[in-house]
Amino acid sequence: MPEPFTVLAEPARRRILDLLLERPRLVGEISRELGITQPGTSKHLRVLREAGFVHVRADAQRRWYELRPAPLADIDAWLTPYRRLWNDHLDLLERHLDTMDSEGSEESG
Amino acid sequence: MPEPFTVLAEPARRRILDLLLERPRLVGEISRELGITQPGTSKHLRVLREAGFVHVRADAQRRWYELRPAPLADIDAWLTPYRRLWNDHLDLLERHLDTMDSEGSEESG
DNA sequence: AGCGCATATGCGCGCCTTGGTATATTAAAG
DNA sequence: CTTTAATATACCAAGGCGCGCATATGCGCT
Repeated sequence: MPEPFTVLAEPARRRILDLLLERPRLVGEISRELGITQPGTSKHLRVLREAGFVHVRADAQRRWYELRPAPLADIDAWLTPYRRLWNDHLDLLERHLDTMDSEGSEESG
Repeated sequence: MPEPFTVLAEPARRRILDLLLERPRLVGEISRELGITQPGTSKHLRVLREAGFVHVRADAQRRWYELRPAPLADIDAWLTPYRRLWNDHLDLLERHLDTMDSEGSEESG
């Protein structure tokens, strides 16, 4: 089970997610949109599925692939502690840190 | 110039970012923390630097590596259209979308 | 039952990346 | 100027990944 970031490292897979953001799609449709072979598409979809990015719904021999939020939400969560870097790069924080310099606040997790 | 996601696909590089989130660090320190060789560390740092994740400040023969927000903010931005998938998976939203206006009010440049 | 469509899987190749070791570079110190 | 510390680069071997091609599977249609 590859990690979310590894999965997203592939441009083709990100493009698939983009397509699925609009609506669920069939393999053939995705394949045509991306301009890659059907087996190639299936393999990318497999990776996405095994990592929980997409979910398949069977309809006869068709496979409807649809987006799944969990792994993306994971990445969103991973970003959380970093977000302050660009959300608030206020000097306020700097002086705040200075004030609590000698304070022992254990906050980790 | 590799893409952000490719850079983050490496666990070691994510660990480096975690370390740099606390404070700027020297190569040797990072190397010791990660338990990998110094050249290996330098190579990861190079990738991170070329992708804009980190910035180097020279101090004699020392190199202080510090975090840079841009690429992470890019990823954050990339996530934006997907965020509705888990922020509001309410049916409410569907009808609400038309009149929706709820956004935090902050200035960022 | 046989055919054709939609999709998945297996195999082999080539590339890119990683990790390690050895070495180059720059700066401080004696 | 030589030595030592800190870091970067070169080189090499190994592994993982994506790609294309061939093939297997499942299902509907006639």
